[in-house]
Amino acid sequence: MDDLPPPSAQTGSEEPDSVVAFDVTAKKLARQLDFAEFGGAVLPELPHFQSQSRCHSESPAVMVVQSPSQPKSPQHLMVLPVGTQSPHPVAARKPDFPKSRSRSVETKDATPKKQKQCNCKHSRCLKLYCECFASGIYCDGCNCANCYNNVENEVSRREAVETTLERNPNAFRPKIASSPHGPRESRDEIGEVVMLGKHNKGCHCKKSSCLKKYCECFQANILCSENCKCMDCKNFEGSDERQALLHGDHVNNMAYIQQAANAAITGAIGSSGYACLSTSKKRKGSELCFGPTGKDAPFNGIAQFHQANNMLSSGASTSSPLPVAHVGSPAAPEPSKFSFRSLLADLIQMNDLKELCSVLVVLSSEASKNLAEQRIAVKQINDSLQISRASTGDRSQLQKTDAKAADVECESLNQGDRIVHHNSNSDSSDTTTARPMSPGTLALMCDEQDTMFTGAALAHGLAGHGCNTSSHMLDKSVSEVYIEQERIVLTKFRDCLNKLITPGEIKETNSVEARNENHSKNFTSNSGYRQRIISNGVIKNVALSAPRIPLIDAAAHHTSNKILTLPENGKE
DNA sequence: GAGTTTGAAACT
DNA sequence: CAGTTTCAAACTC
Repeated sequence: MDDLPPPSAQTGSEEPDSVVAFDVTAKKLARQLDFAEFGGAVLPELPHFQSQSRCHSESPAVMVVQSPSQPKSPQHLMVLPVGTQSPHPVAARKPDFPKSRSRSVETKDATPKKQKQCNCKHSRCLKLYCECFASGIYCDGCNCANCYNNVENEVSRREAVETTLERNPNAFRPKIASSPHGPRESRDEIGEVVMLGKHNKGCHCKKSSCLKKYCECFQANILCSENCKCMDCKNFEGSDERQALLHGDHVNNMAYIQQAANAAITGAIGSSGYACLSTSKKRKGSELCFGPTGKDAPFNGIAQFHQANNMLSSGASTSSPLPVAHVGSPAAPEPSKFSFRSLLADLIQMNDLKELCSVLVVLSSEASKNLAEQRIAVKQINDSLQISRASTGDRSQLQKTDAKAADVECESLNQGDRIVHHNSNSDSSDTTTARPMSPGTLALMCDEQDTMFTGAALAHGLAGHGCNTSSHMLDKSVSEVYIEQERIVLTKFRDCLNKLITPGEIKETNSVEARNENHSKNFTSNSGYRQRIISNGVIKNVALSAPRIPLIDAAAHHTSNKILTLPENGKE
């Protein structure tokens, strides 16, 4: 390499040690720019950017990097020495940092050690290709050739800045959007991969599956978002490949990382079935790709889901990554802090489920009991029928008695305050054979199955006494009891679900309101549901005191005889 | 360390 | 805006 000494970069300029502080979470994101001050050029305001004095006589050549152990602090700063008065001569530095991989500001551990050292040859370090230029710092100790990114070429540099800004006013803004409250700084915690940022422009990767540092998102340690137009993206939450990488990163095993990445890209592990051309078009907003838009349609759906979550998280940039941040949950299979949590999570209590199950079981047993009563009634009728036959042999009487038996069955079925649509007269032709129970019914009645089938067998036995018509009606009766049993149980269950919907919707509404209002304190919404938002902007508990609607009492009230003592309202 | 791959930036 | 070229970092051997 022709290491042409840049015109002035390394010799120095007397002038400024441009000390630029920038978010370390962008790490060495290639063109992550924080140009608070750039040679006096007028630059866009950069909310996260904290510029510091550019004239330090002592030029300590320091980099102040906030420790990852302080993830909460609002600013995660790295103060880079820029300029030529560094006490560390270039010649002394270079051996320490081989040009290609020492660039720096290493990414994975979030503990940048070096200033960036570009290797530009053809851009004069005046284009965004140059990391130094893009980062708003002078080249210092770089391996660049024909460098103009220094004080001595300030005029040229300023022109380049203006040209760049003219082309793209946001060129020097940070590429990674994140919460203004500063969750960025925690993004790089080892083992706690907090990805709250979102690439403003998104990446356009095609071949790297966004699992290599070619990808700006991956390099910045954030998930790809709806802004990205990447293909075959595997940088989404829940991606097996990404998890493998994170794990490898966790143990700091580069070989493992690369192996995992390569395996991921080649589809050797994990979601091979995911491989898909997932462009941002498929990601926009909530436009999830469930259709066969490409060979990877299934993946898209999954990715979209994860990315939607991520989008919501970062989109609510300020305070409420959604839905809930699970920090280091040991049970969580993924190191990511984000996991889906139902809005109903706080509404449904274990006791409710138990009680609901109890109600359903009781309803089922009730129906079973009614069946037994019907059997008794039918048996009595059959007995009288046998007597009648023996004495008269009158066919018409037999028919009448059968009809009467059927009526008794109907009446029996209609007992209680049930919702019964007894259409035995109209659809009797359809029920000449016992209707098989649905799988749901079978599942619900697993405990009662023996009893009921025994009863059914008994009924058959009774019918076997020689009265085909009676047997037929009895079968029909049993079948209809099952139908009714199923209907009751499912109706109650439906009622319970309906009761869940209302508080769930209210809760969702409140959650959205909370995000929009971006409150950092507790508040009470119009509907009286309170949300607790922790100080760093993450909603920890949502709608804690949403008045719970008893899930099962209404269902239980449907039964003629209330069986259970139901829970009180508002139990939390 | 040389060569290749990759994707952003720049250009048309 | 899409396609192409340039560029330098990332990666492979």
